[in-house]
Amino acid sequence: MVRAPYFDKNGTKKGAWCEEEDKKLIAYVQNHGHPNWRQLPKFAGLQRCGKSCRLRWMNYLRPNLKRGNYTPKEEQIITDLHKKHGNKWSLIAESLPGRTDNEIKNYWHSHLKKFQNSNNNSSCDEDLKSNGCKEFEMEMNEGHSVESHHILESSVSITSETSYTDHNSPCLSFCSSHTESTMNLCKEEESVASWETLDLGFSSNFWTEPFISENALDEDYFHISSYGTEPFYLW
DNA sequence: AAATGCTTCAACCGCAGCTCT
DNA sequence: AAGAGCTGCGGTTGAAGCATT
Repeated sequence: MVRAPYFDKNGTKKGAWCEEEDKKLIAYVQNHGHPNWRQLPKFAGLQRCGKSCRLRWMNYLRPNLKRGNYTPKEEQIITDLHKKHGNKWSLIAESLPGRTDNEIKNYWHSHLKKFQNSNNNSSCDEDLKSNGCKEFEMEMNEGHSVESHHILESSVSITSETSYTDHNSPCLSFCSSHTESTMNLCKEEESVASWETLDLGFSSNFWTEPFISENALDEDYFHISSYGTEPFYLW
């Protein structure tokens, strides 16, 4: 479901990432972080542009990303925050730890958007039911409309002060304790607990240091789980 | 079984905004 | 203050997989 790999006129690779590229990117970010995406591919031995590397890392490779199945509560949050903020996907993503703006955007367009403008549409009801939204079923049994779907007993009500972010998550606690020395790895993944176990080992000459070989990839920190069907790295 | 249409999602592009000099 | 460089965001696209005919 991805674009076929190809090289543009500048010799930059585009399209789907292969396992080898992922390994290189992970190894490099593990060892050096990513203070400069633009320079990163050069030092990491990738024929990609910095943007592509950043996107790949942020949306697919960084630790503690959740994938697949959105819970009814997550759907609720997305729906509510979208009502409140519109297409501010990054803002919405802040309230859903482990979800990326891109993923939320995709999910919105493929799953939730269709419910926005359809009020008591019966096919909509069926979709929600079939998606296993128990709260929805309960509510419908009580004679509520789809429009009221977002006001669930189990859901968190949205106010301007409300954040869905789990402030007790290891993610954030690590973030707050993380020091400058990690060179602002990034806003989110730096906060992931698994990073705590890593000695990132930044050196002062890090950006002048040439690409570290693939062998630098430390298999102890992650392994690839069935690449292709479940292209996820377990840290 | 084959053809066609639809859905999903990874990845691309352009632009806005921020930082640095 | 202005310009360059970089990052991050949001819209869009392309193609695999799935469903339907």
